Amino acid sequence: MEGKKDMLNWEQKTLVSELISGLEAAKKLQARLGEPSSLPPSSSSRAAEMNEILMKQILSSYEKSLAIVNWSSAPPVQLILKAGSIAPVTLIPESPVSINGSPRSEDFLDGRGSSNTHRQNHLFNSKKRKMLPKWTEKVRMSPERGLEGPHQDDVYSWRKYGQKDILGAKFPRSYYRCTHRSTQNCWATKQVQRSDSDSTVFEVTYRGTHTCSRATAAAPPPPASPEKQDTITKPPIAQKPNDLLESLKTSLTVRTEGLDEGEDVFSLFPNTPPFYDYGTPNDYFGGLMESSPIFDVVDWFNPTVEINPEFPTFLPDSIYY
DNA sequence: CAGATTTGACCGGC
DNA sequence: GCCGGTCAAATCTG
Repeated sequence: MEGKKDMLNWEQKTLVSELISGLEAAKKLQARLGEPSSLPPSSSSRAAEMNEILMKQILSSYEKSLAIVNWSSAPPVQLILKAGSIAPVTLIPESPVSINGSPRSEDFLDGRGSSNTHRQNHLFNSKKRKMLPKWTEKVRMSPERGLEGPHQDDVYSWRKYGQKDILGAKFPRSYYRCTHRSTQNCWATKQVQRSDSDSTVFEVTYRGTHTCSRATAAAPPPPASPEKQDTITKPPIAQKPNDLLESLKTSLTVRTEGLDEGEDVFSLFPNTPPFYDYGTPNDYFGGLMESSPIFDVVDWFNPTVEINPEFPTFLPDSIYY
């Protein structure tokens, strides 16, 4: 009982902290956006970069908060993000924490003869894993604007650890986990499944939030996966819209300029980026597009866009119990 | 050579 | 027994 209380306190603390953080970042961003571009052209890109950082920070804070809310409260939360040019994306938190876990109950040594230590470790982690908050995001891709959704998480590096054909599904499901699982004990995982009804939609199910300090994850490594077209991924921050479009048409794989080709599939895996890390998306699209074709998030907070400039509403207003 | 992906096998839940 | 999720050896990539 006491424990629960402590937990709540911790959660509340974290929640408040995250919200405050997001709020402050938002204020700054709002101020920046509101400011007439008194900046010299030269610093405009830097300004854009800064905005990007702030934006990521905001999203991160809110996502964490959401995760916490979802995790600590049973009522399902449906977050629907709507943004002018962006297609609606749905966050569908699944089982908050109901499932008590033990994927692989008490097994000390499986058929594969792994070491005991590993097994026990695994056991522990498995249980823990099931306790992690879980939610699903539907990300739609449209040739016109590329990927649409809150995938600000290319910043994270994911490592694919499996792929399975799912009964009744046209496309296989891919399993990813944070690259820093072992080094930083980060248990964030995600599953990516292409919708069979609408192949432009990808259902990304996340479990657990990142606890790794992406500081080390830095480098925008195209964690992508040169796998088959199945394992979709969203273009990191792709390059030319044309290429993107092309890729989308073909197999939803996108190449990143800097990368030597290879099928750099994008990774649509948003999560909760502690902070910004990538380069400046805007640079990629230069004047080709007004805003990132894939990552319009910035617009979500841009007063000039159709959406409510007051991002806070982006949360409360869109959460339904 | 280190790190990532592929892929078949294994495991627990239903 | 089937199915989804995960593991880990083999393989690939830069």
